[in-house]
Amino acid sequence: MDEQARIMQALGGVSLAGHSVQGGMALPPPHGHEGADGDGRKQDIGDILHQIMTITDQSLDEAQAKKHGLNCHRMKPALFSVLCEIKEKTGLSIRGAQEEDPPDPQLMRLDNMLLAEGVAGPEKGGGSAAAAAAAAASGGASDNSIEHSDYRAKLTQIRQIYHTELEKYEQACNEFTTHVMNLLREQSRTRPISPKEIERMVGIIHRKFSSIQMQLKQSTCEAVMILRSRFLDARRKRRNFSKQATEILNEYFYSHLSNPYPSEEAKEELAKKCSITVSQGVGSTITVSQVSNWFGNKRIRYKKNIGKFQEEANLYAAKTAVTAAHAVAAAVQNNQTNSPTTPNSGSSGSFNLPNSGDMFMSMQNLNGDSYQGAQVGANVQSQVDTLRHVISQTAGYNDSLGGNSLYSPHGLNANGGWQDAGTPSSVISPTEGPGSVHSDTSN
DNA sequence: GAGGATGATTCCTA
DNA sequence: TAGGAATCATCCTC
Repeated sequence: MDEQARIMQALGGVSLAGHSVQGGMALPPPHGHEGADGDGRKQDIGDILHQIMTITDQSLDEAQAKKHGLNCHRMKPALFSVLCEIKEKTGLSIRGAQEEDPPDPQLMRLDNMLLAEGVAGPEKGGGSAAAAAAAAASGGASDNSIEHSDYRAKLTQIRQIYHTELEKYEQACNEFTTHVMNLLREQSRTRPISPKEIERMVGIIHRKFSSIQMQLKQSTCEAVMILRSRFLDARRKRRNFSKQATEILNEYFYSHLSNPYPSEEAKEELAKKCSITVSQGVGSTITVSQVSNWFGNKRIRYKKNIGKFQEEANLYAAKTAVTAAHAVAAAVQNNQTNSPTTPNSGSSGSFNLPNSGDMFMSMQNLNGDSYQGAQVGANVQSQVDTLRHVISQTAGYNDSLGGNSLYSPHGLNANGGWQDAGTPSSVISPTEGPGSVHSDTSN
Protein backbone atom coordinates (compact mmCIF):
# COMPACT_ATOMS: atom_id res chain seq x y z
CA MET A 1 0.00 0.00 0.00
CA ASP A 2 1.42 3.41 -0.83
CA GLU A 3 1.80 6.45 1.30
CA GLN A 4 -1.25 8.21 0.00
CA ALA A 5 -3.51 5.25 0.60
CA ARG A 6 -2.17 4.88 4.11
CA ILE A 7 -2.81 8.50 4.82
CA MET A 8 -6.29 8.27 3.40
CA GLN A 9 -6.95 5.26 5.55
CA ALA A 10 -5.69 7.10 8.58
CA LEU A 11 -7.84 10.07 7.78
CA GLY A 12 -10.76 7.72 7.29
CA GLY A 13 -10.44 6.84 10.98
CA VAL A 14 -10.97 10.46 12.04
CA SER A 15 -13.99 10.86 14.18
CA LEU A 16 -15.27 14.05 12.67
CA ALA A 17 -17.78 14.74 15.36
CA GLY A 18 -15.40 14.42 18.32
CA HIS A 19 -12.11 15.31 16.53
CA SER A 20 -10.61 12.13 17.79
CA VAL A 21 -8.61 9.79 15.68
CA GLN A 22 -8.45 6.07 15.88
CA GLY A 23 -5.16 4.81 17.13
CA GLY A 24 -4.73 7.70 19.51
CA MET A 25 -4.05 10.41 16.94
CA ALA A 26 -5.85 13.66 17.60
CA LEU A 27 -6.99 16.13 15.01
CA PRO A 28 -6.20 19.64 16.16
CA PRO A 29 -9.28 21.69 16.75
CA PRO A 30 -10.16 23.51 13.58
CA HIS A 31 -11.39 27.03 13.31
CA GLY A 32 -14.63 27.65 15.12
CA HIS A 33 -16.26 25.51 17.73
CA GLU A 34 -17.85 22.16 18.09
CA GLY A 35 -21.56 21.86 18.05
CA ALA A 36 -23.80 23.70 15.66
CA ASP A 37 -21.27 24.10 12.88
CA GLY A 38 -19.98 20.55 13.33
CA ASP A 39 -21.99 19.39 10.38
CA GLY A 40 -20.50 22.15 8.22
CA ARG A 41 -16.94 21.20 9.06
CA LYS A 42 -17.80 17.58 8.47
CA GLN A 43 -19.04 18.58 5.09
CA ASP A 44 -15.83 20.56 4.45
CA ILE A 45 -13.55 17.67 5.29
CA GLY A 46 -15.72 15.32 3.31
CA ASP A 47 -15.35 17.64 0.33
CA ILE A 48 -11.61 17.82 0.67
CA LEU A 49 -11.28 14.08 0.94
CA HIS A 50 -13.52 13.61 -2.02
CA GLN A 51 -11.47 16.05 -4.09
CA ILE A 52 -8.23 14.36 -3.12
CA MET A 53 -9.64 10.96 -3.96
CA THR A 54 -10.91 11.98 -7.37
CA ILE A 55 -8.06 14.24 -8.42
CA THR A 56 -6.33 11.48 -10.34
CA ASP A 57 -9.45 10.85 -12.44
CA GLN A 58 -9.43 14.33 -13.82
CA SER A 59 -7.57 15.93 -16.67
CA LEU A 60 -4.24 17.53 -15.99
CA ASP A 61 -5.58 21.08 -16.16
CA GLU A 62 -8.54 20.26 -13.95
CA ALA A 63 -6.28 18.48 -11.51
CA GLN A 64 -3.88 21.43 -11.44
CA ALA A 65 -6.75 23.78 -10.77
CA LYS A 66 -8.13 21.52 -8.08
CA LYS A 67 -4.69 21.14 -6.52
CA HIS A 68 -4.35 24.87 -6.40
CA GLY A 69 -7.78 25.08 -4.80
CA LEU A 70 -6.83 22.52 -2.19
CA ASN A 71 -3.59 24.33 -1.42
CA CYS A 72 -5.54 27.48 -0.77
CA HIS A 73 -8.24 25.74 1.19
CA ARG A 74 -8.77 27.03 4.69
CA MET A 75 -8.50 23.51 6.09
CA LYS A 76 -5.20 22.84 4.41
CA PRO A 77 -2.86 23.81 7.30
CA ALA A 78 -4.81 21.64 9.69
CA LEU A 79 -4.82 18.74 7.33
CA PHE A 80 -1.13 19.20 6.65
CA SER A 81 -0.28 19.06 10.36
CA VAL A 82 -2.31 15.88 10.72
CA LEU A 83 -0.42 14.39 7.83
CA CYS A 84 2.86 15.42 9.47
CA GLU A 85 1.84 13.64 12.62
CA ILE A 86 0.84 10.52 10.79
CA LYS A 87 4.08 10.68 8.92
CA GLU A 88 5.97 10.92 12.16
CA LYS A 89 4.35 7.73 13.38
CA THR A 90 4.58 5.70 10.16
CA GLY A 91 8.07 6.93 9.38
CA LEU A 92 9.41 4.71 12.16
CA SER A 93 8.17 1.61 10.44
CA ILE A 94 9.86 2.36 7.13
CA ARG A 95 13.12 3.52 8.57
CA GLY A 96 14.39 -0.04 8.76
CA ALA A 97 13.96 -0.44 5.03
CA GLN A 98 16.43 2.33 4.34
CA GLU A 99 19.43 0.16 5.11
CA GLU A 100 21.92 0.00 2.27
CA ASP A 101 21.95 -3.37 0.52
CA PRO A 102 25.34 -5.09 0.39
CA PRO A 103 26.77 -5.45 -3.13
CA ASP A 104 25.13 -8.30 -4.97
CA PRO A 105 27.68 -11.12 -5.44
CA GLN A 106 25.96 -12.16 -8.66
CA LEU A 107 26.35 -8.65 -10.02
CA MET A 108 29.98 -8.61 -8.97
CA ARG A 109 30.58 -11.89 -10.78
CA LEU A 110 28.98 -10.54 -13.92
CA ASP A 111 30.99 -7.33 -13.72
CA ASN A 112 34.21 -9.26 -13.27
CA MET A 113 33.45 -11.51 -16.18
CA LEU A 114 32.57 -8.64 -18.47
CA LEU A 115 35.80 -6.97 -17.47
CA ALA A 116 37.82 -10.12 -18.12
CA GLU A 117 36.19 -10.65 -21.50
CA GLY A 118 36.91 -7.07 -22.48
CA VAL A 119 33.25 -6.12 -22.81
CA ALA A 120 33.20 -3.78 -19.86
CA GLY A 121 36.07 -1.52 -18.86
CA PRO A 122 38.68 -0.10 -21.21
CA GLU A 123 38.38 -1.40 -24.77
CA LYS A 124 42.09 -1.70 -25.41
CA GLY A 125 43.36 -5.25 -25.34
CA GLY A 126 40.51 -6.81 -23.47
CA GLY A 127 38.80 -8.56 -26.34
CA SER A 128 41.96 -9.59 -28.07
CA ALA A 129 43.34 -10.87 -24.81
CA ALA A 130 40.29 -13.04 -24.39
CA ALA A 131 40.57 -14.17 -28.00
CA ALA A 132 44.23 -14.93 -27.54
CA ALA A 133 43.41 -16.88 -24.41
CA ALA A 134 40.81 -18.84 -26.33
CA ALA A 135 43.24 -19.43 -29.14
CA ALA A 136 45.98 -20.48 -26.77
CA ALA A 137 43.61 -22.83 -25.02
CA SER A 138 43.17 -24.75 -28.23
CA GLY A 139 46.75 -24.50 -29.43
CA GLY A 140 48.50 -22.76 -32.31
CA ALA A 141 47.57 -19.22 -31.47
CA SER A 142 49.67 -17.68 -34.20
CA ASP A 143 48.00 -19.49 -37.06
CA ASN A 144 44.48 -18.35 -36.50
CA SER A 145 44.38 -14.74 -37.54
CA ILE A 146 41.13 -15.13 -39.43
CA GLU A 147 39.15 -16.74 -36.65
CA HIS A 148 40.88 -14.45 -34.21
CA SER A 149 39.80 -11.30 -36.00
CA ASP A 150 36.37 -12.75 -36.51
CA TYR A 151 36.10 -13.35 -32.79
CA ARG A 152 37.27 -9.85 -32.04
CA ALA A 153 34.82 -8.34 -34.48
CA LYS A 154 31.94 -10.21 -32.89
CA LEU A 155 33.13 -9.27 -29.43
CA THR A 156 33.35 -5.63 -30.43
CA GLN A 157 29.79 -5.88 -31.69
CA ILE A 158 28.61 -7.28 -28.38
CA ARG A 159 30.55 -4.61 -26.56
CA GLN A 160 28.93 -1.87 -28.59
CA ILE A 161 25.44 -3.22 -28.03
CA TYR A 162 26.15 -3.59 -24.34
CA HIS A 163 27.37 -0.02 -23.96
CA THR A 164 24.53 1.40 -26.02
CA GLU A 165 21.97 -0.42 -23.92
CA LEU A 166 23.74 0.51 -20.71
CA GLU A 167 23.74 4.14 -21.74
CA LYS A 168 20.05 3.95 -22.55
CA TYR A 169 19.27 2.43 -19.17
CA GLU A 170 21.31 5.05 -17.36
CA GLN A 171 19.64 7.82 -19.29
CA ALA A 172 16.20 6.38 -18.60
CA CYS A 173 17.11 5.96 -14.94
CA ASN A 174 18.25 9.57 -14.66
CA GLU A 175 15.18 10.86 -16.45
CA PHE A 176 12.86 8.83 -14.31
CA THR A 177 14.65 9.84 -11.11
CA THR A 178 14.44 13.52 -12.03
CA HIS A 179 10.80 13.10 -12.88
CA VAL A 180 9.99 11.39 -9.60
CA MET A 181 11.98 13.94 -7.63
CA ASN A 182 10.09 16.78 -9.26
CA LEU A 183 6.86 15.01 -8.56
CA LEU A 184 7.75 14.51 -4.92
CA ARG A 185 8.82 18.13 -4.54
CA GLU A 186 5.56 19.17 -6.04
CA GLN A 187 3.67 16.84 -3.73
CA SER A 188 5.58 18.09 -0.75
CA ARG A 189 3.44 21.21 -0.95
CA THR A 190 0.35 19.23 -0.06
CA ARG A 191 1.85 16.48 2.07
CA PRO A 192 5.00 16.28 4.15
CA ILE A 193 7.89 14.70 2.25
CA SER A 194 11.34 14.81 3.79
CA PRO A 195 14.55 14.96 1.70
CA LYS A 196 15.46 11.60 3.18
CA GLU A 197 12.30 10.18 1.80
CA ILE A 198 13.14 11.53 -1.64
CA GLU A 199 16.57 10.00 -1.27
CA ARG A 200 15.02 6.69 -0.39
CA MET A 201 12.76 6.84 -3.39
CA VAL A 202 15.77 7.58 -5.60
CA GLY A 203 17.48 4.56 -4.08
CA ILE A 204 14.51 2.38 -4.89
CA ILE A 205 14.49 3.60 -8.47
CA HIS A 206 18.21 2.96 -8.82
CA ARG A 207 17.85 -0.52 -7.42
CA LYS A 208 15.09 -1.25 -9.89
CA PHE A 209 17.22 -0.02 -12.77
CA SER A 210 20.27 -1.86 -11.58
CA SER A 211 18.26 -5.08 -11.56
CA ILE A 212 17.41 -4.35 -15.19
CA GLN A 213 21.09 -3.67 -15.82
CA MET A 214 21.91 -6.98 -14.25
CA GLN A 215 19.67 -8.69 -16.76
CA LEU A 216 21.52 -6.86 -19.52
CA LYS A 217 24.85 -7.94 -18.06
CA GLN A 218 23.65 -11.49 -17.77
CA SER A 219 22.50 -11.55 -21.39
CA THR A 220 25.81 -10.04 -22.49
CA CYS A 221 27.75 -12.65 -20.55
CA GLU A 222 25.68 -15.38 -22.14
CA ALA A 223 26.32 -13.92 -25.59
CA VAL A 224 30.07 -13.83 -24.92
CA MET A 225 30.05 -17.40 -23.67
CA ILE A 226 28.15 -18.58 -26.74
CA LEU A 227 30.50 -16.69 -29.02
CA ARG A 228 33.49 -18.15 -27.25
CA SER A 229 32.24 -21.70 -27.38
CA ARG A 230 31.39 -21.33 -31.05
CA PHE A 231 34.83 -19.92 -31.70
CA LEU A 232 36.46 -22.86 -29.97
CA ASP A 233 34.12 -25.36 -31.60
CA ALA A 234 34.87 -23.97 -35.03
CA ARG A 235 38.58 -24.34 -34.34
CA ARG A 236 38.19 -27.85 -33.06
CA LYS A 237 35.88 -28.95 -35.82
CA ARG A 238 37.69 -31.13 -38.30
CA ARG A 239 37.47 -30.41 -41.94
CA ASN A 240 39.01 -32.61 -44.58
CA PHE A 241 41.60 -30.98 -46.76
CA SER A 242 40.73 -30.62 -50.38
CA LYS A 243 41.85 -33.24 -52.86
CA GLN A 244 44.45 -30.92 -54.33
CA ALA A 245 45.92 -30.11 -50.94
CA THR A 246 46.12 -33.78 -50.01
CA GLU A 247 47.79 -34.50 -53.34
CA ILE A 248 50.36 -31.81 -52.79
CA LEU A 249 51.17 -33.13 -49.35
CA ASN A 250 51.20 -36.73 -50.52
CA GLU A 251 53.44 -35.97 -53.44
CA TYR A 252 55.87 -34.24 -51.16
CA PHE A 253 55.68 -37.07 -48.68
CA TYR A 254 56.34 -39.81 -51.23
CA SER A 255 59.02 -37.89 -53.02
CA HIS A 256 60.77 -37.52 -49.64
CA LEU A 257 59.96 -40.97 -48.38
CA SER A 258 63.51 -41.48 -47.19
CA ASN A 259 63.18 -38.51 -44.89
CA PRO A 260 59.66 -37.16 -44.77
CA TYR A 261 60.44 -34.32 -42.37
CA PRO A 262 59.87 -31.03 -44.10
CA SER A 263 61.74 -28.09 -42.69
CA GLU A 264 59.89 -25.03 -41.41
CA GLU A 265 60.44 -23.34 -44.77
CA ALA A 266 59.16 -26.38 -46.61
CA LYS A 267 56.13 -26.52 -44.37
CA GLU A 268 55.44 -22.87 -45.00
CA GLU A 269 55.79 -23.39 -48.72
CA LEU A 270 53.51 -26.40 -48.60
CA ALA A 271 50.97 -24.56 -46.49
CA LYS A 272 51.05 -21.67 -48.92
CA LYS A 273 50.80 -23.98 -51.89
CA CYS A 274 47.91 -25.91 -50.35
CA SER A 275 46.09 -22.75 -49.37
CA ILE A 276 46.35 -21.38 -52.87
CA THR A 277 45.05 -24.58 -54.34
CA VAL A 278 42.52 -25.24 -51.66
CA SER A 279 39.05 -23.77 -51.69
CA GLN A 280 37.43 -24.90 -48.54
CA GLY A 281 35.43 -21.81 -47.91
CA VAL A 282 36.10 -18.69 -45.89
CA GLY A 283 38.93 -18.90 -43.42
CA SER A 284 40.02 -22.40 -44.37
CA THR A 285 43.61 -21.86 -45.34
CA ILE A 286 46.02 -24.62 -44.41
CA THR A 287 48.42 -23.56 -41.74
CA VAL A 288 51.96 -24.63 -40.97
CA SER A 289 50.79 -26.48 -37.87
CA GLN A 290 48.25 -28.32 -39.99
CA VAL A 291 51.03 -29.34 -42.34
CA SER A 292 52.98 -30.57 -39.32
CA ASN A 293 49.95 -32.49 -38.11
CA TRP A 294 49.46 -33.97 -41.52
CA PHE A 295 53.06 -35.17 -41.78
CA GLY A 296 52.97 -36.48 -38.23
CA ASN A 297 49.85 -38.47 -38.91
CA LYS A 298 51.10 -39.60 -42.28
CA ARG A 299 54.43 -40.85 -40.99
CA ILE A 300 52.80 -42.86 -38.23
CA ARG A 301 50.07 -44.27 -40.39
CA TYR A 302 52.47 -45.08 -43.16
CA LYS A 303 54.79 -46.84 -40.78
CA LYS A 304 51.95 -48.73 -39.15
CA ASN A 305 50.57 -50.03 -42.38
CA ILE A 306 53.12 -49.85 -45.16
CA GLY A 307 51.29 -52.45 -47.18
CA LYS A 308 48.20 -50.37 -47.33
CA PHE A 309 50.10 -47.30 -48.49
CA GLN A 310 52.16 -49.19 -51.05
CA GLU A 311 49.61 -48.68 -53.75
CA GLU A 312 49.33 -44.99 -52.99
CA ALA A 313 53.10 -44.67 -53.04
CA ASN A 314 53.28 -46.37 -56.42
CA LEU A 315 50.56 -44.17 -57.71
CA TYR A 316 52.44 -41.02 -56.78
CA ALA A 317 55.68 -42.42 -58.14
CA ALA A 318 54.03 -43.14 -61.46
CA LYS A 319 52.40 -39.76 -61.50
CA THR A 320 55.65 -38.02 -60.75
CA ALA A 321 57.46 -40.02 -63.39
CA VAL A 322 54.88 -39.18 -66.01
CA THR A 323 55.07 -35.51 -65.11
CA ALA A 324 58.83 -35.71 -65.34
CA ALA A 325 58.59 -37.44 -68.69
CA HIS A 326 56.39 -34.69 -70.05
CA ALA A 327 58.66 -32.06 -68.70
CA VAL A 328 61.78 -33.62 -70.12
CA ALA A 329 60.12 -34.25 -73.45
CA ALA A 330 59.19 -30.60 -73.57
CA ALA A 331 62.70 -29.66 -72.62
CA VAL A 332 64.16 -31.89 -75.26
CA GLN A 333 61.90 -30.39 -77.84
CA ASN A 334 62.83 -26.98 -76.63
CA ASN A 335 66.44 -27.94 -76.75
CA GLN A 336 66.15 -29.05 -80.34
CA THR A 337 64.39 -25.95 -81.55
CA ASN A 338 66.71 -23.60 -79.73
CA SER A 339 70.42 -23.69 -79.31
CA PRO A 340 71.48 -26.95 -77.65
CA THR A 341 74.01 -25.19 -75.48
CA THR A 342 71.89 -22.21 -74.46
CA PRO A 343 68.49 -23.48 -73.60
CA ASN A 344 65.60 -21.14 -73.16
CA SER A 345 65.21 -20.43 -69.52
CA GLY A 346 61.60 -19.33 -69.66
CA SER A 347 59.32 -19.95 -66.73
CA SER A 348 57.31 -22.64 -68.47
CA GLY A 349 60.13 -25.12 -68.45
CA SER A 350 60.43 -25.47 -64.74
CA PHE A 351 61.30 -28.92 -63.56
CA ASN A 352 63.87 -31.16 -62.02
CA LEU A 353 64.77 -34.55 -63.24
CA PRO A 354 63.72 -37.62 -61.36
CA ASN A 355 67.08 -38.03 -59.74
CA SER A 356 67.66 -34.41 -59.06
CA GLY A 357 66.11 -34.08 -55.62
CA ASP A 358 62.62 -33.05 -54.64
CA MET A 359 61.07 -33.94 -57.89
CA PHE A 360 57.60 -32.94 -57.18
CA MET A 361 58.30 -29.64 -55.55
CA SER A 362 60.49 -28.64 -58.39
CA MET A 363 57.88 -29.61 -60.92
CA GLN A 364 55.38 -27.54 -59.13
CA ASN A 365 57.86 -24.69 -59.20
CA LEU A 366 57.13 -23.77 -55.63
CA ASN A 367 59.79 -21.15 -55.50
CA GLY A 368 59.06 -19.92 -58.93
CA ASP A 369 62.65 -20.10 -60.11
CA SER A 370 63.47 -23.75 -60.38
CA TYR A 371 64.08 -23.97 -64.05
CA GLN A 372 66.93 -26.29 -64.75
CA GLY A 373 67.33 -25.46 -68.40
CA ALA A 374 71.10 -25.31 -68.39
CA GLN A 375 71.38 -28.69 -66.82
CA VAL A 376 68.90 -30.03 -69.31
CA GLY A 377 70.94 -28.62 -72.09
CA ALA A 378 74.13 -30.12 -70.78
CA ASN A 379 72.90 -33.48 -69.68
CA VAL A 380 69.86 -33.93 -71.81
CA GLN A 381 70.90 -37.27 -73.20
CA SER A 382 71.66 -38.87 -69.88
CA GLN A 383 68.50 -37.48 -68.39
CA VAL A 384 66.42 -38.86 -71.18
CA ASP A 385 68.04 -42.18 -70.56
CA THR A 386 67.22 -42.01 -66.88
CA LEU A 387 63.72 -41.03 -67.71
CA ARG A 388 63.34 -43.91 -70.08
CA HIS A 389 64.36 -46.13 -67.23
CA VAL A 390 61.83 -44.58 -64.88
CA ILE A 391 59.07 -44.81 -67.42
CA SER A 392 59.87 -48.40 -68.17
CA GLN A 393 59.73 -49.09 -64.43
CA THR A 394 56.39 -47.39 -64.23
CA ALA A 395 55.10 -49.45 -67.10
CA GLY A 396 56.41 -52.53 -65.40
CA TYR A 397 54.52 -51.57 -62.27
CA ASN A 398 51.37 -51.04 -64.21
CA ASP A 399 51.75 -54.36 -65.86
CA SER A 400 52.38 -56.26 -62.69
CA LEU A 401 50.73 -54.50 -59.82
CA GLY A 402 51.33 -57.20 -57.31
CA GLY A 403 55.05 -57.74 -57.14
CA ASN A 404 57.15 -55.11 -58.83
CA SER A 405 56.45 -51.82 -57.19
CA LEU A 406 58.31 -48.61 -57.64
CA TYR A 407 58.12 -47.69 -54.01
CA SER A 408 59.45 -49.75 -51.27
CA PRO A 409 59.75 -48.53 -47.71
CA HIS A 410 63.44 -47.91 -48.07
CA GLY A 411 63.09 -44.92 -45.87
CA LEU A 412 62.31 -47.03 -42.85
CA ASN A 413 65.12 -48.71 -41.03
CA ALA A 414 64.98 -51.92 -39.10
CA ASN A 415 64.00 -50.10 -35.92
CA GLY A 416 60.96 -48.64 -37.53
CA GLY A 417 62.61 -45.24 -37.78
CA TRP A 418 63.32 -43.38 -40.95
CA GLN A 419 66.68 -43.92 -42.59
CA ASP A 420 69.21 -41.19 -42.75
CA ALA A 421 68.67 -38.83 -45.58
CA GLY A 422 72.05 -39.91 -46.80
CA THR A 423 70.62 -43.22 -47.91
CA PRO A 424 67.93 -42.33 -50.33
CA SER A 425 65.60 -44.89 -51.74
CA SER A 426 66.02 -45.92 -55.33
CA VAL A 427 63.67 -43.69 -57.22
CA ILE A 428 62.16 -41.31 -54.80
CA SER A 429 65.05 -39.88 -52.86
CA PRO A 430 67.40 -38.14 -55.18
CA THR A 431 69.50 -35.20 -54.21
CA GLU A 432 67.75 -31.91 -54.14
CA GLY A 433 68.05 -29.47 -56.90
CA PRO A 434 67.77 -25.72 -56.86
CA GLY A 435 64.31 -24.37 -56.74
CA SER A 436 62.90 -27.20 -54.78
CA VAL A 437 61.46 -26.82 -51.33
CA HIS A 438 64.19 -27.75 -48.94
CA SER A 439 63.45 -30.39 -46.42
CA ASP A 440 65.23 -30.73 -43.13
CA THR A 441 68.89 -29.90 -43.18
CA SER A 442 69.57 -33.48 -42.22
CA ASN A 443 68.14 -34.52 -45.55
C1' DG B 1 23.96 -46.40 -38.96
C1' DA B 2 28.51 -48.85 -39.14
C1' DG B 3 33.04 -48.58 -39.97
C1' DG B 4 37.01 -46.71 -42.06
C1' DA B 5 39.54 -42.35 -43.05
C1' DT B 6 41.47 -38.38 -41.35
C1' DG B 7 42.52 -33.95 -38.95
C1' DA B 8 43.34 -32.50 -34.22
C1' DT B 9 44.76 -33.05 -29.52
C1' DT B 10 47.28 -34.87 -25.69
C1' DC B 11 50.89 -37.07 -23.40
C1' DC B 12 55.41 -38.71 -23.35
C1' DT B 13 60.27 -38.96 -24.65
C1' DA B 14 64.77 -37.85 -26.46
C1' DT C 1 60.81 -28.46 -28.63
C1' DA C 2 59.91 -31.71 -32.40
C1' DG C 3 58.27 -35.96 -33.16
C1' DG C 4 56.02 -40.62 -31.87
C1' DA C 5 52.10 -42.83 -30.25
C1' DA C 6 47.55 -43.09 -28.65
C1' DT C 7 43.26 -41.26 -28.75
C1' DC C 8 39.38 -38.30 -29.83
C1' DA C 9 36.03 -36.33 -32.84
C1' DT C 10 34.28 -35.63 -37.09
C1' DC C 11 33.78 -36.65 -41.98
C1' DC C 12 32.74 -39.75 -45.64
C1' DT C 13 31.35 -43.84 -47.99
C1' DC C 14 28.66 -47.77 -48.33
